[in-house]
Amino acid sequence: MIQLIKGFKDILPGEVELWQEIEKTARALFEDFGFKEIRIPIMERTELFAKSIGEDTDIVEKEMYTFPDRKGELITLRPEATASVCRSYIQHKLYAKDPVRKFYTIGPMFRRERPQKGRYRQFYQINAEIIGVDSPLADVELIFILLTLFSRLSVSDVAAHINSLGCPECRPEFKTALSGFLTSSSGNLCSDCVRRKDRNPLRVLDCKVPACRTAMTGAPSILDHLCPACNEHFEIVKGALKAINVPFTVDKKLVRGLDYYTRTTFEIQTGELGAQNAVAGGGRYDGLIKALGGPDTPATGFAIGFDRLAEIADLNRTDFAQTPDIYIAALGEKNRSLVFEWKCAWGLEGIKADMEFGDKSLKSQMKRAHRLGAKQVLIVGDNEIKQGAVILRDMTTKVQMSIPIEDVVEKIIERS
RNA sequence: GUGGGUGUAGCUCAGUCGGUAGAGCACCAGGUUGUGGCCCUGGUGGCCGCGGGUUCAAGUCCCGUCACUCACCCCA
Repeated sequence: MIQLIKGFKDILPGEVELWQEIEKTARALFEDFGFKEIRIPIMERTELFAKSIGEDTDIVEKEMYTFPDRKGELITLRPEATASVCRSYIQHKLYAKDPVRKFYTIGPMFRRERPQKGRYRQFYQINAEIIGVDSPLADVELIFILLTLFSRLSVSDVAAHINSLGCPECRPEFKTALSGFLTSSSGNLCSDCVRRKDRNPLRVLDCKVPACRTAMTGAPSILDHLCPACNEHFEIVKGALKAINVPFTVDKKLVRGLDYYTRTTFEIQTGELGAQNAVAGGGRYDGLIKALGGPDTPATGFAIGFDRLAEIADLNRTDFAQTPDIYIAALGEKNRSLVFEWKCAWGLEGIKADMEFGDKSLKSQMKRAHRLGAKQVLIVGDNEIKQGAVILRDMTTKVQMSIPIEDVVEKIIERS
């Protein structure tokens, strides 16, 4: 038997209805807030991700599906969406007509990690980006949209965590201070953090090893090292969140694993996913578009883990299953051909009709009608045809009535 | 890449001391010549993850391997 690839999965009928519901809700919300859909390719040149996400990140170093195409050019299955959206913005000079753009995109991403709960090698993200706005209110709008979406999907166990990472002005100074602190306390750090403290000291901040957490108490806080401009930005974010009644927690240890983030970062965390508690995350990336060769353009955005969201939304799911409006039970080959014509006609009218293609007893057809949840059943046998009529049975009330054949199509359409 | 747990019917799982492979649910059929849910009866469905070893005999014991899963790591 051929099995699917490790870390990949099928989304089967029964689960897919929930995915459709989430997608529908998200699209409606984005459109209400002025976001336009953008569809970007699944593959890009490898250098796009190396430049944007950062050569030294885990994603680029060891998680990307990268391979040479038939002419030897290195291409990569996208591990995230923001890089492509920026590339597209630059390539098509979307800033020319209107420098301010709001985009959303939904689709699969690929990272070759060890699979576990809420983490797959092909996973889906819902992304939103606001490009061309440096106002903190853009960051706030994104967080507001996120929480609104979760609320509309009846996901309750979520909390917003925010932080600021500073900018090229103030972050280097903080890194120096942090490195100094780490050097003095490196004896108590785990082996990973000892390695990280030179290459990417910010990452030590969110290490989960208990020894590291205690060692890091008293570590310098990025929030104490923000330059005046970054500090003002962060203050406005907090103030605006309060003004629109969005509860949040400032988490000075919240760090992002992608190099392009600046200033505001945020994460929506849940207690229902075990170790993978981030159901959405994002932040500002003011330097990225310039770094990719575009004009100096501020931007901010987020990504929602669709699979993770589906998992926690599933806890509160209502029944999305579709049931047929009518099930047609035909007896005999001739009658089956006749009702097949009716079924096709009703399908065009938007009436969900179902029937058996094979030769089945009436009893077994009634059982199937019941299993499918059909609201009514049309019984068409030789006895009925002889009398020029068919039987319509209401499955809830068990009441049956006779309908003249020439009125059937019209009758069903008007009843449904 | 590193650990732990689990692999037996479509699903959830039993399987004793090593002795012919089981249940519930689901599915199909019959009980009712042409009427669903409940009930009764019967039926379909298994390389017991895979490979090797011990043994008269292995689902069971031993070794290896693979898969799934949770966690580390990382992230959405």
